[in-house]
Amino acid sequence: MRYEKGHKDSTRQRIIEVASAQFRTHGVAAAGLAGIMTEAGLTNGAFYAHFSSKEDLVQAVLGNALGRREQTLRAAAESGKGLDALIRDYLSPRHRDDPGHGCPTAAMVAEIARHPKRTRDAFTGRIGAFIDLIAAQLGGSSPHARRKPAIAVYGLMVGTLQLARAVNDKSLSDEILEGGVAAALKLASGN
Amino acid sequence: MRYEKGHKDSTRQRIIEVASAQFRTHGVAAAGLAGIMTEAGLTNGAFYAHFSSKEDLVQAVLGNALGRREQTLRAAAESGKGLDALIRDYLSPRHRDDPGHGCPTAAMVAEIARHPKRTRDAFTGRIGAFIDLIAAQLGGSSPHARRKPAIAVYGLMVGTLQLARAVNDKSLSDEILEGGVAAALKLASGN
DNA sequence: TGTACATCAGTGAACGCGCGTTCACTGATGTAC
DNA sequence: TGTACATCAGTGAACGCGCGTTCACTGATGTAC
Repeated sequence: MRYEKGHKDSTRQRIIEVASAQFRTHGVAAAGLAGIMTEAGLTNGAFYAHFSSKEDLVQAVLGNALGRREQTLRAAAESGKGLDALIRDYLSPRHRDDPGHGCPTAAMVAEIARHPKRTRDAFTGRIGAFIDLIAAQLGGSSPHARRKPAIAVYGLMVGTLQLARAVNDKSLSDEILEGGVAAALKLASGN
Repeated sequence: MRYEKGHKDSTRQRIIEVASAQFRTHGVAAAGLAGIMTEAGLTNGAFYAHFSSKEDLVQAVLGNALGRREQTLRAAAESGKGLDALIRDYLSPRHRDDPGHGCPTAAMVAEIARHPKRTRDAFTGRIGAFIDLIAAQLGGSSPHARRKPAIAVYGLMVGTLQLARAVNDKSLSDEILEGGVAAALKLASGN
């Protein structure tokens, strides 16, 4: 073949990663296929050799981005990095100011809610695993009883990060991040 | 005049309300002006007699919807309804299932973060008042010290509502709402 | 070994469509003289 | 009182544009005989 083995897979992966950053930066609707393909070093016609539709790409991006995030979280948990560090990292100015490399949930959750069933399935499947991973790091009660606090910590992080991003006043935005960190640590500590 | 006094104002208001519901239901980008004008009982050309651009409408919608929400919150506070009832109401299946009449922040915050400065200004101005209103209902410390917990309660409500809407599994969605309520009540009670 | 054909990732022009926006026009009413 | 003109909310067709998607084609390599 004129392309080495695995070439098509790596091209597909490159498209997914470019799209992933653009979706998080500009939103799914506002990120056009032509722009994504150009940034991936291809022309727009090649898109359909890799995906059946834009919606198909959205599903691949969700699986990839959330899966990667999950891995990071799992690695952090195993290295004993702790939930506190994760919270501080999530609600940091750095994360707020770089949505393109940040949490896909915070960037895309509202849009996903309006996408077709298949796309929401891709999201739903991953989010359960997320909750379990946070739950495992919470102290206290039984694994099952930890799920709800874990959900709350996640919801709090997602919501405050979005508020901090939307607000047009640096000191208010910083205050939002700080309020979020304090409350998330409180919820995580279980008292 | 061929139209009674105040006619144009009420038409403008009708456009704002139709747009407000459509923006929250479908997102700002996905809600087209032609559809909004048709639902308002007008043709698309009339739009520019009321607004200078779609962005101008977005700003008017934000001011209107957040202002109204603020009034509701203020009225609830004065009638002694309590923050607990507000939290339960916000994180209810009813609110989750009817975004068109629900919280504009939860529906639009991620999109607003990507809009021009003017639009983000319209949002920023209102959000501060919101925080103060929640803060006023929190027990405990000084008004200033209550701001951060108030931010966290708001962020938690916005984030968990969005998660509950995006997830495609009724029992997980209900669990998310319940987790959010429990944590928000905990944060609001201050211990 | 040489020739004909198959494979397939990628090209690039074109498709119809809905978008936000513009604009010449309508028609009912008000005002000027 | 009657006529001419001004006002202005709304109409509806048209504009250019970028979108997702399609498709005939390219050209380098592999396989068949």
